Amino acid sequence: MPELPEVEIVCRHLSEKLFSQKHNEPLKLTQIKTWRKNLRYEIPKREIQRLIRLTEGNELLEIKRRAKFIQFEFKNTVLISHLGMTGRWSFYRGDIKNYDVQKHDHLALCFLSNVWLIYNDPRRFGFVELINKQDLPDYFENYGFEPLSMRHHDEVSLWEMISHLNSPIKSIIMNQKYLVGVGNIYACEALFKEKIDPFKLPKKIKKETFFKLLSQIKKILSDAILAGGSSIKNYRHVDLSEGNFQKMHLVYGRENQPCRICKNQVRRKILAGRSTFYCSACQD
DNA sequence: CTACGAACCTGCCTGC
DNA sequence: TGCAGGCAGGTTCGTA
Repeated sequence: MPELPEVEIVCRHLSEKLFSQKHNEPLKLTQIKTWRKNLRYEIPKREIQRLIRLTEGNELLEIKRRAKFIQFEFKNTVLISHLGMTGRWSFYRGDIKNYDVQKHDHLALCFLSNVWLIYNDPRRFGFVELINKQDLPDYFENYGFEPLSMRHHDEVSLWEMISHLNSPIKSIIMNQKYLVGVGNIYACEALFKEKIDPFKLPKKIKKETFFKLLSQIKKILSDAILAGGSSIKNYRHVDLSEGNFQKMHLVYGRENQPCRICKNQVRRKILAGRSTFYCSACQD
């Protein structure tokens, strides 16, 4: 479900809601409620309870995104949340006893005395983990560049890393160890806009073309953030409203419909196990 | 290395 | 109406 723009929006909304209004007390994690033991992995309930019991160190300081992960930062600890395909966080204010539990609600975290963050995830591909802040670099050691903060020298190093690889360009830009945050939708869209065949190998791609593709990826991700992300099925904002970027998709989900540029039919082929939408006339 | 398929889950849509 | 099959914003594992 959520690629970089969707995760970024969730982080921003969570931050706005939790930090924008002035509280009279520090924003402390005070309770955890679980309706199910595990998501993709077991929910670290005891570790979270240990965090809650701290008199210091259980104050939420910041919410950040890295790759497709949400990081809830405490003094020495980071609660990591990955949304998988269908995960979502939403708010509930009040006594949890009065909360109308929804199907696939798995976990709730309480800040202060009545601000609850509810995690809902039908397919349970998402997960939460608790790690020491000092282990954060190790946790992300196999993750690549953040597209939105890449500088020119990063782009040059990325090209050096990937130009010799014998994998289709789409697999490469979706591979989190090289470039993070790009998933199936935005990979399809960016390759279409740059008129690059998703199956093309790097050795057939000019360096300048690759740099243009990176610029296009940055532009699409930024535009998608501005449009509130892509709501295909499950993705919702923290207030459960929908994004709008799906209306701007040029190829994704448009199999057999006319290409918006040349009117040929948009095709769908499987690449690395994922549906890949493209126009064989425009992209080569 | 790389490629591929399968696995992890649930729900929804299509076609017979 | 029912049921089988295919498909879905992701990641990880095993096998070739």
